Amino acid sequence: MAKELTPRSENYSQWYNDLVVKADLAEGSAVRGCMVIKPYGYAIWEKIQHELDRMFKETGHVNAYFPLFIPKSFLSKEADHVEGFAKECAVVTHYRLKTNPDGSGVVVDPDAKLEEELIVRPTSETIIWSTYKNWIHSYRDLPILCNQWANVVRWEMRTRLFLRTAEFLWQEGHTAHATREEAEKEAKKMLNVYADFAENFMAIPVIKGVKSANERFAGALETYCIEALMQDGKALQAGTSHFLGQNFAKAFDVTFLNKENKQELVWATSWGVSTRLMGALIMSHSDDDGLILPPNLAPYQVVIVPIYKNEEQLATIDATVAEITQALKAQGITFKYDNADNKRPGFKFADYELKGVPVRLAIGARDIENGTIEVFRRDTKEKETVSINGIENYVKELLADIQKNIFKKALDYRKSVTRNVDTYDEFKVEIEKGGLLLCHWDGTPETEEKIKEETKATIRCIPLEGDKTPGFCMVTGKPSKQRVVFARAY
RNA sequence: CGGGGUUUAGCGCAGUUGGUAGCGCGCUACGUUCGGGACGUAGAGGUCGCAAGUUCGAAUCUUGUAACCCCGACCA
Repeated sequence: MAKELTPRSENYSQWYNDLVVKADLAEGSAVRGCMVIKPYGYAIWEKIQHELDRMFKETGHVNAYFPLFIPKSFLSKEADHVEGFAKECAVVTHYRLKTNPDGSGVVVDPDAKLEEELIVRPTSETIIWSTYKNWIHSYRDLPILCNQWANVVRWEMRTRLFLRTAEFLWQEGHTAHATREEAEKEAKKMLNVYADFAENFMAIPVIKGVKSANERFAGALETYCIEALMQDGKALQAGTSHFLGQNFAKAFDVTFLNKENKQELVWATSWGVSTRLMGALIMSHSDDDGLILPPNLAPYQVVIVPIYKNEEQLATIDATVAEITQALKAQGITFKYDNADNKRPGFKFADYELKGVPVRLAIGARDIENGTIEVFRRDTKEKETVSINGIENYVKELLADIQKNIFKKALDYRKSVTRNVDTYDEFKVEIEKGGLLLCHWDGTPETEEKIKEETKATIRCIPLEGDKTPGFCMVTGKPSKQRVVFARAY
């Protein structure tokens, strides 16, 4: 019983921290605020990358890579953008170390000061738009639809594994368009890609929406987002897509000649998701026994555990398992056969539950005799014994069912904690209970700010879909076009 | 950057009135086990965060300092 987690009911954030570490996803590092993503955690991230990358390619995007370092002067070109990121930038000032005169270790060589200091990218709009300036001359050069997979650094005060780290991995798409309409369409298109991915691969229901001015990306005209709800009733922004207008084109003087031979400023978007998705994944589905992974993202969908008393029995089981794994493979099912003899079956059961493997097959001498195998599904913890014959089809259907079931469970939970609230008094009571509150708001930053100060709740988004009935702001009584989503957030 | 806490073996912790360090887990070897987190036996493993000071003697007392964690303000 060495690996028990703190129960969620006792301390949700402790449960999260325990789980990340004990399921071997990630751990802290020697560098404050930075994490080591361990092989099992990274395998999940790789699956996320793989699927998203495929979706980006399908929507016409290509990958490229831009530098980690950004000249300090670039960052200051777009006023809102600087404002948003200046407070959390790591800065490179020197390019050389030398042996400490007193002989102890190394020190920064004061003679190696950089002419212009370099910022470690907190995001890449500036370096990319300074580059696009050279790529774009004519409407024939547009659109540019680039994505990059990269790391970025934002010097955060308080960090948590995956949810907020000083360095994190992400993808950032940066596109350039000839018209406003096309850029807006692109931003919305990518929002839909993210929503599709979240729901169909991560099994996390999300609300598509628009950010209020307060929550908007620094430098954007409009920020679209997908908002997810965690099990503890707090919301988490899972992805964003920005319509940047011509702000960066202005800042970096990126123009093109249109068909009428006139100079025009280029229209831009950017969009990204990060390793924060790992946090969303963990907090959406898992339970007190460990991780629950959607089959579509599990590093291996099935684990097979042999139960044997001696070498002879193991040899027989190995032979049967070889047939089973071949059949699984033919169905495109990923698996791990754990016949390591230094752990007992009970330990393996608990360990793979902790790691969230969707399906476990256990097979022993008794099963061999009966032509059966024990099937365990992680999401409901149901166990049954079925015939080995046709097991690959059984497992395939089971995996599909698990994928569907955990999405439904998350959706049902969200529905159960989403409600309309019409008065501010009621709001103050309800927000303490967590969940999503749909309320009327007068659309002003002042009102949002007041609510945030008094209740710690923010507008997560103005939903794009759903009820659009107008009403009156719960705080000021002024007219409101539609209900917006309030919640406390990560 | 405020408020609180921690720092002793890989991890989690104990260490009394100051006397030179221990427990659990893990680890190594061998054996018995193996259908829900096995057990026995024998081992390995520590500049007690760092630096001064008090003392015959400091994990323990004093001062300074650093790192980390939690709670707030800021953020994906």
